[in-house]
Amino acid sequence: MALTIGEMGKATSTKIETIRYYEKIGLLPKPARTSSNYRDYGPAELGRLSFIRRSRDLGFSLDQVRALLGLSDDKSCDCAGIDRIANQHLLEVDRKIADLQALRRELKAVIDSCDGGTVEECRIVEALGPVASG
Amino acid sequence: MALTIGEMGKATSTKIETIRYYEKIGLLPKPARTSSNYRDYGPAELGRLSFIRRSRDLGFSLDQVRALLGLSDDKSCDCAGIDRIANQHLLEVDRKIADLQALRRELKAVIDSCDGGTVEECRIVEALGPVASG
DNA sequence: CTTGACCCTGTAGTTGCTACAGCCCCCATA
DNA sequence: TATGGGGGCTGTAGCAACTACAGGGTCAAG
Repeated sequence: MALTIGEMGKATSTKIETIRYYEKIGLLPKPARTSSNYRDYGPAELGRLSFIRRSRDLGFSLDQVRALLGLSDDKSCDCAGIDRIANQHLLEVDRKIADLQALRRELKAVIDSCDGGTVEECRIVEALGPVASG
Repeated sequence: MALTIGEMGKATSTKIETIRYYEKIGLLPKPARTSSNYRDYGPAELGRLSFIRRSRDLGFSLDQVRALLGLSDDKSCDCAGIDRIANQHLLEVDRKIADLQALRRELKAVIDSCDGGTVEECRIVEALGPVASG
């Protein structure tokens, strides 16, 4: 059961260039090649790529993915390390949400302050540029 | 009242390199120079930089900032264009928050499924890599 | 035998900065 | 006058995580 890079891409909704990029940075191993130098993947590589993509979809950075892959390779270790990375990432996500919500409130206030009219009177512009010419 | 680039940076909490970068990409005009070729800023530039930084803090992209600056230069135009950009950005922020909240839910479910034990049995690993060696 | 879809390598672009390297300049102090 | 520290200058390279070419080779169908 061999897969071309295009089939790997379709199976995981990944662009070909991205797969080659993962190979280049060492997230995916260098695969076997056909006689015409095409990449030749097996199910293990497909699994690994699925893992990477799913992790990326959940917002893990490539460095975190690398760590997860390293930890998940060692089946007999306990999974505290994996848990730690995942929970740390959850905290980051929470922080990001909170930051965006704060930003949203501020942005909304700026927008709501504007009643229309000319740019001269626009409160948005005023709110953005605190220092007038003077 | 002339300012050096360092004073501009302090006044707006902006690194010197960032100010030069804004100049390079045309967000800030090329300033006057002193006899020893130092950048020589006035209050108008300080205002413009403040505007840029405040907009960036509110999450506008540099392209959006560029558009806002263009619109706000024309004081007699009505401010509908500015309103449009700001509201469009608000929508983007809302979308980002919703995306992150969905991601958070999924991540939490993955984490909660894990009871500890070895990596072999770890549900997080299982949830991340749907395709086993088959 | 040609057409079109696929694959190859390598490089440059994206966004918004940040970090040098290697230089110049200015002011104060010894 | 030397010299030391803190600015400033240009230009280039790096970060994340891809994406988009350019300029080729390969393969299956008609």
